[in-house]
Amino acid sequence: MGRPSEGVLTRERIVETALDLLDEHGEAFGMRDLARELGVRPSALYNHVENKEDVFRGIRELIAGRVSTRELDAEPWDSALAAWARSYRAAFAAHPPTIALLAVMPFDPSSRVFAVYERIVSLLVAEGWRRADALNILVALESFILGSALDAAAAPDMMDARERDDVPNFTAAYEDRRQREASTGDSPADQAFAAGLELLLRGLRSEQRDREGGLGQRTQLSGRAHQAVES
Amino acid sequence: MGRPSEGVLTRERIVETALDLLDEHGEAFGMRDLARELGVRPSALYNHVENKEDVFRGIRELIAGRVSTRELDAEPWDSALAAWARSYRAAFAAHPPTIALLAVMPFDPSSRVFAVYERIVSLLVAEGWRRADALNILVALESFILGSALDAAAAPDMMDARERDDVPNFTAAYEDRRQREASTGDSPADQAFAAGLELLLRGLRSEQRDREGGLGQRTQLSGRAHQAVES
DNA sequence: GACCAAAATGAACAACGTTCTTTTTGACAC
DNA sequence: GTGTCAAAAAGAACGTTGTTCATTTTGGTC
Repeated sequence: MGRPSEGVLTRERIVETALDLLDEHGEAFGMRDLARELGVRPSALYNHVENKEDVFRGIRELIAGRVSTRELDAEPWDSALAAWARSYRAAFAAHPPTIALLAVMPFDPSSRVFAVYERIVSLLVAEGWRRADALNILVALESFILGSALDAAAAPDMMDARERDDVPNFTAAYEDRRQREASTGDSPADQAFAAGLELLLRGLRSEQRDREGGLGQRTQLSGRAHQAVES
Repeated sequence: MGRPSEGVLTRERIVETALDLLDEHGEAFGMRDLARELGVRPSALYNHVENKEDVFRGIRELIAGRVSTRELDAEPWDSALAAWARSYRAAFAAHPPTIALLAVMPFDPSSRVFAVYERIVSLLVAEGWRRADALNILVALESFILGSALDAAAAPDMMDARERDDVPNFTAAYEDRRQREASTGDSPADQAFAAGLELLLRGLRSEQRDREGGLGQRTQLSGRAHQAVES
């Protein structure tokens, strides 16, 4: 058939369609499905896209771009971090099948995520952390976020142990959590994420207090709880 | 050729060989490779294994079984949790390609992991947490651990932004971290995991203190914290 | 208007997971 | 021993997948 009157395909359109397919159909997509959805033969895709992996790269960039970043300028710093983390997780958890693939792919140096990294490292350094520690904290936060997104993508009954009678406390806790879900509407994965995020932020505040607390003072500034820490 | 004089294949041997292949060759294995490694034709595998997914299930169970669990009985509770978390991550991070796949698969109800879950939930409940919270904390810990294992499996230069000059703090932090690696021997992924784990445990201790602090007292009874349950 | 690159097609390839049939063997009943 | 049946291997084949290659048609440019 040859080249069409007007360009039908673009890398952008391919990537967006791939993400749509991923969302609707739930499972992994094939290049043939992708081509059919675009009204085109499979081989045509390779004029705009290097690989299937390249398509995934595009998808990751697309999703990463949806992580809202302006909350990072909010005050105070800990709730800014919390808002960013929630947005981050939501962006990935909205597309379950991708998480596992996206999490292990190296970033393109041109990626916008680096601007976010810069912002977070600066934020933590401004709050008193050393640069290397700030970066490690950032990575730890990301690990938790991606792990939580994986958890949200997993089968909901993954931890169901109803058939077993040798784990009573676990079974009871499982049931308690189900009840909490019924009353609050938060899925188990949501609850676990909220719990972990709170722990991490609490840990950060505690570290910061310890640093300040070297003076032995116990001030209460701007609604923040301070407390001396025992070893 | 027909049935051999003595049984050559077992599910166990298949799974172990698959894990070996995964470790050596690094990438995903094929059923044909697996068969060749066992000195057998591909179709023979299906007499002992249902699926390729079934092979992965077996692998996961194999790895999960290597998470050492006896540290959980150590004292005090927080370092017991830390030891378990480190062992957990090490077991998964030793087989990078599997993590993403294993993390999203539902567990077999007969899995031994439930015994560990039971132990951890009991531990946290004994330390004063409500059951549902204990389970959420457990899941949060696991999310962080798996996320960290993913990070450890990722390309080491995934966050390299050398080519960019618009993220100075990040680049400096990246360099600081590399220097720390050179002096301590801890890889960036190790550092981040240690940092996050410390934050989580610090958060837990802080929560526990807050709970006790409600009474204004600060007793330390046999290493265990007691508390009345709030609604 | 000639030329070249871009962009689509159609056919084909290799690899993969899997299934089906066939063949040989071992274990057990009589 | 002989017969019967299931287990376990081989071998061939199927459908699908990602990808490549030659071919054809179009758009833009000197």
